Amino acid sequence: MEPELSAQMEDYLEAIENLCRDDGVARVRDIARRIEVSTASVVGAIRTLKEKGLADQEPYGYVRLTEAGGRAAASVVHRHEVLQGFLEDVLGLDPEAASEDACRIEHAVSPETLGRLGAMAEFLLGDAHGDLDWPGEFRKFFVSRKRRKKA
Amino acid sequence: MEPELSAQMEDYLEAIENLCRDDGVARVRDIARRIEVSTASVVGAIRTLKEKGLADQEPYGYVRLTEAGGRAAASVVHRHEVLQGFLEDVLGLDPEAASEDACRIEHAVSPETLGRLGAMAEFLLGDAHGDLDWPGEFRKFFVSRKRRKKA
DNA sequence: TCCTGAAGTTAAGTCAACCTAATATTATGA
DNA sequence: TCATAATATTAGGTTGACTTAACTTCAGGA
Repeated sequence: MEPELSAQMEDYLEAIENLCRDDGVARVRDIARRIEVSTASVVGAIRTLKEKGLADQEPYGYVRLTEAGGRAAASVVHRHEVLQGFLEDVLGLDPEAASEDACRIEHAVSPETLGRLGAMAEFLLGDAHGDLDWPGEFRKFFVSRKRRKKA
Repeated sequence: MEPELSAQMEDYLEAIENLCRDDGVARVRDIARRIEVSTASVVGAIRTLKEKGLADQEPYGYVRLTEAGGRAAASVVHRHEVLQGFLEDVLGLDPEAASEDACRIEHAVSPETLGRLGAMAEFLLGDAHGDLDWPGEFRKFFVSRKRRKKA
């Protein structure tokens, strides 16, 4: 059903989805800026997304996702959000770094692992575990561990 | 200093390193089997590793890593081990799945995130946190959460 | 010794993803 | 309205990673 997509195609889908959400529409130019490729590359990518039935575009017009494209994009965005949440809230990375890492890991992580990472965040940040202050405890541990390693 | 390596080149380094460790030597044929590519691909990859000063090989002979190649390989292996440990011992994935995920994520994870994942495993599996039985507690939570979601 | 099969190599081509430069279309403000 | 700037597209080329098929080299047994 859902076709296998390369990391690159997933990036294009994600960019289109996010632009549509933020700006209402997705222009070739803006997609290129987000992904940091040339507009020619975007045009090429859109052609293959069209062939796969994931995107639509009238000549010289805006890019839109099809039903299937929207579903695929939602999957990528979901992976990104779970990962970013985990990296930021559980591991304590700053948002910038968390987003960059999420951008790369989102193409590599399995559904199983993603699900467990999400569950772990829920567990540690919620109140299911008793009275453990996770972010605080871990931060303390992490800092003292660093000191320990340096020695 | 250390040159930027593609995920593929990292895979070749890792395979060579592991074969040397397990079998004492690394043959083209065995590298090909590990990575699941043709021997011709391995020959090509070794040529580029040689050009980068990471591998040595006399014609028709065994493949060995140079000093620099060994360092690069160690970095990959280290990433793999930390990730696999985390996925297996903290998230509770079975070893097979953990290894496969580690193989993909190892090329995407930042040093910062890797360090924190390692610290987290240490924290949760060690005895620094009080009396929380992590694997057990998380497993319970994960199972009941699944049931909750299904409903 | 030599011949034969396994292992390594080379040749030639495919494919995906990118690029630059040139061209086409659209949109805008004077 | 129409020149010009901005945007989209096409043409043509590069690179990395892979393939199959043909070839060399090597090592062991009859």
